[in-house]
Amino acid sequence: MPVNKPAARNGASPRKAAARAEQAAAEVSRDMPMREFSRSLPMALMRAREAVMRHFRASLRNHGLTEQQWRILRALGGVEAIEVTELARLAYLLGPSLSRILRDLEQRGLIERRSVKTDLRRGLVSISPEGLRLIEAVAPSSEAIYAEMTRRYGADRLAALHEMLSALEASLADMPLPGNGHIKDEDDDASL
Amino acid sequence: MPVNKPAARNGASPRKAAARAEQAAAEVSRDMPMREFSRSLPMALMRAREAVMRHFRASLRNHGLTEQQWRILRALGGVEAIEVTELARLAYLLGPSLSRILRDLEQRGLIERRSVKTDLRRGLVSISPEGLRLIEAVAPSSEAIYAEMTRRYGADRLAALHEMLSALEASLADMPLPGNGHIKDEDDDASL
DNA sequence: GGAATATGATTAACATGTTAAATGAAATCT
DNA sequence: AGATTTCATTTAACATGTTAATCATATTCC
Repeated sequence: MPVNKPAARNGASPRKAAARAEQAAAEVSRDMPMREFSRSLPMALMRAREAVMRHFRASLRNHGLTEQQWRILRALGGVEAIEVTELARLAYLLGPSLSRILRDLEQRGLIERRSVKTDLRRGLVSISPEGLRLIEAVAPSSEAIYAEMTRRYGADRLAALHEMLSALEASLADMPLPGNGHIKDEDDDASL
Repeated sequence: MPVNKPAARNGASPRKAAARAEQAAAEVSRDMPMREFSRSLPMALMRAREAVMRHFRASLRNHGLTEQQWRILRALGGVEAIEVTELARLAYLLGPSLSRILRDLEQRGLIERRSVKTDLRRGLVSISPEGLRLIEAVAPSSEAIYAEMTRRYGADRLAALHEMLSALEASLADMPLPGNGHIKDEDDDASL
């Protein structure tokens, strides 16, 4: 499969008409303006995650669950009841996604909802008996997959990976975000 | 495999107004049917990836690009032209997503398309001069972010992480997927 | 050569990610 | 108290992930 060839292509350009002339200002473009694509950290993390999730998806699908729905049920399985915001943090979901999924899970009878008496804004979510049974049905195969992965990769190596991922998170936690440099013609704030 | 029934309905439920903290604190109380939630490998990978991507998103957004669009442009920046299927593999996108994004990028004039003469089914994609200019505009800040991340996490540690992620992928590459066994849902548990 | 089949790409349909805005309720200020 | 502000959650709108179906072209088999 030769297609991926990030090497510089030399001057023998195949007669591209007016198009190629315009990149004359900065001709180094095609010669690796950035790091090699395969060394992108987000890519590496994504590929690793997909390599893992792939094995769980089939199992979850057989039980009518998506990955996110499973994350929610699993998180609910560990608590008596939990507020929506806390659940979003635990299951690592954004509010809007969580709202939609909770609506669906409630209609399916897998969770139950009420609201905090002292603050009607806050919603409390808990898992239903049906939801618990579903967890019990899914957990064994999920655990088996995990065990096989650990066996293949090595428990020590897996622990080390977890540590390095946590450390990465920690390293970037207080790194300043690119200060929202607005685009042009966006009158910033004449009145505030 | 007994897991957890709806037990221990926390008998001493106070109804005081200031009991907000106690409700939120009732998190890790049930006995878990599975591994601790925070030790989930997919979660750890997702969190790490998000910690990284967070910093790039703002920069890309300022240039009107999403993460996936940027992946495509970057991949195209390294080749003369590429078939759609190969591009999907490089940018790690599924066909349908790629189709939609290519349609959009073409309308924006950032890419160009034609088809293979000897096989009209195959589409060839290449970056346009405008696309190249956009890459040049985005690359510096992207590289700066990368450099700062490397400085914080450590270049050696980063290389080690890349290696471990690749090894994980390799370890799971030939692991058999859960062979689409049963889809039944009312036959294994009679407890309803 | 033409029907059957395979392949590359797209479209369809639905679930989620993502940001912005809206809604409803509590806290705060005057 | 009434207006304003803050907060928790949801809705809206659009982009993408994901699987299935479709479409057009290629290949194979008869």
